[in-house]
Amino acid sequence: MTHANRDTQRTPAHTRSQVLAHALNLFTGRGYFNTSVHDIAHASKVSVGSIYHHFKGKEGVARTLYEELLVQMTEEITYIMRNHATARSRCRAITELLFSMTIETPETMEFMLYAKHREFLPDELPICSSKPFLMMNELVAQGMEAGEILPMDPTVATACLFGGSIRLITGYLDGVLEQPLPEYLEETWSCGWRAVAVV
Amino acid sequence: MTHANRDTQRTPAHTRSQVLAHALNLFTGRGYFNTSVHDIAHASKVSVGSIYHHFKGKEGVARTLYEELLVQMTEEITYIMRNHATARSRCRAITELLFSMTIETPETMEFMLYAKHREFLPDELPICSSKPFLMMNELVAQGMEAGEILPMDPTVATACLFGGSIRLITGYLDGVLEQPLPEYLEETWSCGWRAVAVV
DNA sequence: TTGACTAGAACGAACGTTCATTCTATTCTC
DNA sequence: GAGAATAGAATGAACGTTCGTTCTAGTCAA
Repeated sequence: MTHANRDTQRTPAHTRSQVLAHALNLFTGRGYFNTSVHDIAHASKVSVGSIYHHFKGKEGVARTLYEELLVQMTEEITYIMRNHATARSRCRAITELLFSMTIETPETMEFMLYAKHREFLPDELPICSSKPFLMMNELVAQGMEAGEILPMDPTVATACLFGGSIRLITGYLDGVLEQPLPEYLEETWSCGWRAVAVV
Repeated sequence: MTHANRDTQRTPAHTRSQVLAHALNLFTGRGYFNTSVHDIAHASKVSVGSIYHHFKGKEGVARTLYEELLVQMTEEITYIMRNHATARSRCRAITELLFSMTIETPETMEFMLYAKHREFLPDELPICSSKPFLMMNELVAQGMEAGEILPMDPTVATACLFGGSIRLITGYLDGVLEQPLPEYLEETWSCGWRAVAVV
């Protein structure tokens, strides 16, 4: 009888999204290796068999999460690139994006910035070779050609421009910041930009 | 008869150091959860039982590694604090230390900067609350009082000052840098210091 | 009726840990 | 100084558990 599930959605799309949401929660909360497929099934109120039907297994769930996340991030950055003209304005917008994503979807941010993907997704490239990170590099290189950013190795410029923000964000995710994260935005941005800007 | 081990040392100290060295190698190479106690035993040519005798188990090996590493790092920074007077000189020396440690003992650096300790050492504080990191914070705060560093939140200053270096180091450990790491030192330092220095 | 989907019991391999035993070097006794 | 006694160290087979995965039976919509 269908009684037990009368009021819970059982569409494939709903199943997929439930699994992904709870897997993200568990992966970031306890870590990938401290989370079993049975844990995910239990948390998302979905059977183990369903998880294997939709994703090919535990690694498939993680891979799907990772890919969706990179796509989302790429879209956000693409949007910023279209709506801002100067390197300064673009970098500022990206910094704001990183901070606000951290507040709104900390688990997503943690999974992207902080997880060691290569331990459980062996074929994956390191995150800094991924599309959104390459776009940030590219944007900095363009800013350099345009004379907005000091001439130097673009890798160094990108690292220094966003390195402070990323450290503050990981500090926030670790729960070691004294103030709410947004209060650090202005100073962090000033420092990052001052590090590389042509005066 | 002692024949089989005639030419291999079997002192407790030797056993301990063998286990620690090979465990560090395996933990950083494949990750903590992809390394079994039997792997460590096999790699260090020591029995599983010995590992349990000296460390209380797999987690004990990791904890010992982590603690020894923080002690070493604390000593290095203490030494720098004693031998340099200004914040600028001290921060420069720490940046050089981070770079040279990365070249000389990349596994140590990876285990310190890059591993997710809290996944396998549940009681441990996040690395940024550890002694050496707190010392760096303190040093920056002093530099601010002395007027060498722009007045701002010390957490932000520390993050921006060293954030670029740390990102380059993790890039190196991921194998994504085009140039040898030392070639990035000067530019990275310049950016970091420019981000926070009083002009 | 078919085919996509769900369910959860069952499976086998791998893991961390334990333990009874053996080895080795030092200390004690005479 | 020879031999017994002791304690720390080392061994690896065995154990119980957990995990990722598979499998078979069943459900539901079109």
